[in-house]
Amino acid sequence: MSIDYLEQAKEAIQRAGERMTRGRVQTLAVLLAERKAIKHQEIEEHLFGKLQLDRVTLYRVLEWLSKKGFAHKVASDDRVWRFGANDEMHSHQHAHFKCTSCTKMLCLNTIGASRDWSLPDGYQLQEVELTVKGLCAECS
Amino acid sequence: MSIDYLEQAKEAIQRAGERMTRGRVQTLAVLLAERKAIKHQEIEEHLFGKLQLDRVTLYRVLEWLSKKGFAHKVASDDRVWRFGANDEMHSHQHAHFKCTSCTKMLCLNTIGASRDWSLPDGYQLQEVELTVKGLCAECS
DNA sequence: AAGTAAATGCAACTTTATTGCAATATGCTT
DNA sequence: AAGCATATTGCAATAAAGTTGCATTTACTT
Repeated sequence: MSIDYLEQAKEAIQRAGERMTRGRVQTLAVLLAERKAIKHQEIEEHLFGKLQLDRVTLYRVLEWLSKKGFAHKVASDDRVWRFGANDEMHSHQHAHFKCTSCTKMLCLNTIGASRDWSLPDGYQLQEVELTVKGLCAECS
Repeated sequence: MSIDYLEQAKEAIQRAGERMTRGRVQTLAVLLAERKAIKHQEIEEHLFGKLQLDRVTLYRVLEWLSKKGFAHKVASDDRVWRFGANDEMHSHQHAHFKCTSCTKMLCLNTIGASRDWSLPDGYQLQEVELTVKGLCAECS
């Protein structure tokens, strides 16, 4: 992982005026370095060697990162949370691609403009979560 | 629950030439009676009194129902599976509404025609899963 | 440098779902 | 209607992912 991501992570947290800890910076850097949403276990592996971070702490860091908008949580078919760094495009229109063969996930930033989802009367739309499933280039 | 759903469930399973058991029929009937995708726990409650079905068996029945196409599984934010009966409209374009307040889910059958999701080169689309989040009529 | 509130580590726990295996029920054949 | 082969069920144990409580440590403020 390039040093750039660490810098980028530090800057983002600092700019937001939030408390900066090793765990948060390193974790966010890992997410920034990935182009896809990855799960707790994978993050843990990426972190391994760089710093020893408790499992529970990592859960809490990830929770915090999503609450603060630095990252986002994706629910998936295997009932495992995945997390991805938020860039500018990636705020409220989540679109993800999930490979049904290798389970790799990546963020699609090309989701089209919002549209009329024709909800029943009295229903209010807050957010649209969209997962496109299929085979990635390696698996197809 | 009206008797119609039981009949409907029986017919569906029989027509498919699949083995018919109390558990499958009653479970499918519960799903048919609901207009929304519900979780294991809720199904168990609906079933309670009608027949005693082991927790594990219910898991297996639900798995079976989705494998055979009588129902479908939805992964959700709370890492709990939800299941909904499949009607004709509900085959490969899953759209669900999830209330962020009461967590109720319902199936939206009004999802528009498929469109160009502009996947990266070499990627193959298989299925689109779309969850619209917001507030339901009762909660808004 | 000291103080304070927030973050961390550790252990125990919860919840949801899965596996193995013996017992039972289903649909088929006769 | 009885018997048979096989699929399904129930029970107990186990797995996996995530959460909670609490004492300890760390980051930021002054």
